[in-house]
Amino acid sequence: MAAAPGADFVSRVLDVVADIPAGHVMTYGDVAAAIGSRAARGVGQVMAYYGSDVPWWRVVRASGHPASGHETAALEHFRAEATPLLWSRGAPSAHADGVPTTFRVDLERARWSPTPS
DNA sequence: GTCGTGACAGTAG
DNA sequence: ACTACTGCCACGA
Repeated sequence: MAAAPGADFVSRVLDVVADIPAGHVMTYGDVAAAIGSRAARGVGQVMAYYGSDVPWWRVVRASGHPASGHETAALEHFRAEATPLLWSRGAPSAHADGVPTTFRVDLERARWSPTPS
C-alpha cells in the first residue's frame, strides 16, 4: 500500500516517489494527487528536506523540467536510467557550446502512475 | 492562530 | 523560448 493511514504527509510522499521505477517519472502534482492532496509545493518541500533518501530526479515538474538547481544532476541520472528525454536542439551531445539546459523529460512516455496494489 | 517560505501548477503577455 | 502573476497546500517559527 502506498499510503498508510496515520502516516504523515512526508511519509506518503517518500513512499510514492520510492515506487517510481527507473526510466519513469512523475510530476509533483501527480505525486500530490497520488496521495490524495493537491500540495504540489508540499511535495517539493518534502523532497528538499527528505529527498536525500529517495530518487528525487524521477520527480519533475508538469512541464517535464527537473527540480530547479538540479537540472544537471537529474540529467546524469536520466541518461543512466535510459529515461526518454526531449531536447530543443535535437542533439543531446551538443554541450560544449553552452550546456543546453533546454531539455525536458518525455512525459508522454516516461509518465508513471503508482499501482493501487 | 497568523505569517513567511517553497525541489509547484496553470494561465497570460 | 522567456518572465510575471495568481492559486494551491503543507510546515516551521
